[in-house]
Amino acid sequence: MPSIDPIERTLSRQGHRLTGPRRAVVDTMRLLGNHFTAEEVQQALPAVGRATIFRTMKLMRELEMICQVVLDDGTIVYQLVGEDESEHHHHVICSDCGKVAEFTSDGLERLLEDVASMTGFEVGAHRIELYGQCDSCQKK
Amino acid sequence: MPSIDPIERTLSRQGHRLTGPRRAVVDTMRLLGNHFTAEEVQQALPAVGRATIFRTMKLMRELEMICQVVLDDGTIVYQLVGEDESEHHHHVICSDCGKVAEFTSDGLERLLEDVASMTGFEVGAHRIELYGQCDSCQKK
DNA sequence: GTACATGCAAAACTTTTGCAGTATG
DNA sequence: CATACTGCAAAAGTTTTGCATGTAC
Repeated sequence: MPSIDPIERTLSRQGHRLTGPRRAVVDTMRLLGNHFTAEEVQQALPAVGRATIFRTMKLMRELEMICQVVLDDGTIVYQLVGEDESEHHHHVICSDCGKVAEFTSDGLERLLEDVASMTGFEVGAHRIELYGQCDSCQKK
Repeated sequence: MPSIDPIERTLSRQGHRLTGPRRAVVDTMRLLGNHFTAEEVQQALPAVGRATIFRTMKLMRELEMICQVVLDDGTIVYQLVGEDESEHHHHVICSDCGKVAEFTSDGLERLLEDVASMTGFEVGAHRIELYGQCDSCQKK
């Protein structure tokens, strides 16, 4: 039975099997919300072996379904990558609560062009991380 | 004898002692350049105990003298925080030869405004790293 | 002189791997 | 029904801690 779930479909299309543990890990990540640690996923799924959790997360990282971010306190958290848009994006991270928002920007394209002409580099990959306060932490 | 070094001065002013191992760690970080891992620092200083390296790095993290970043491949690297306050700039790094070029851009300000309005975040600090091929590596 | 810092070694974690059994496509 | 995936347990790797000794201030 083919799944309607976008993540499960991608896994399947890339030649990976859709097993119970894998579905459970994906569901749990969604349940945990915006960001989560490997440990949180593991604790939420005591029935699934540790190794499987790490293997699944490694696979998802390789397929760019999740990505890592370092919070100000040094904690490393994971986040599901935008599920509907396959577009290239970056993160704004809230220094207070750790909430991560994604953004894309046309301004970014212009920035890259500026840099290319200033430095003579042909810019390929880039990583941009912005830190600030999210709307709810601003109100506190 | 008071030190002229900005990092050493800050350590001292915050009530921490200026010991040989601490100076060595700071010097090594500068030597290692833009990015370095805990392991690289450790290997460059076989005379200093592992524990001291980790303790020093933890201290520096708490004092916000270094910060962590996750590279695309998942590696966690550290970088020294703003020592040269003269001008705010960022780096373009050549994926082939490791050459680093600096740039500043007005386009960046516009980008930050775009992001603020898209996400509702109030953007404070930011870190931008671009990867690509420098002019000489493009010719190869 | 007195804390604070260090080095060593052991402990506490975290992540990966080997292998035999299981279940997906 | 082949083989990718799983769970377990052991291994490998990383960071922290306890304690006696050393040293910056």
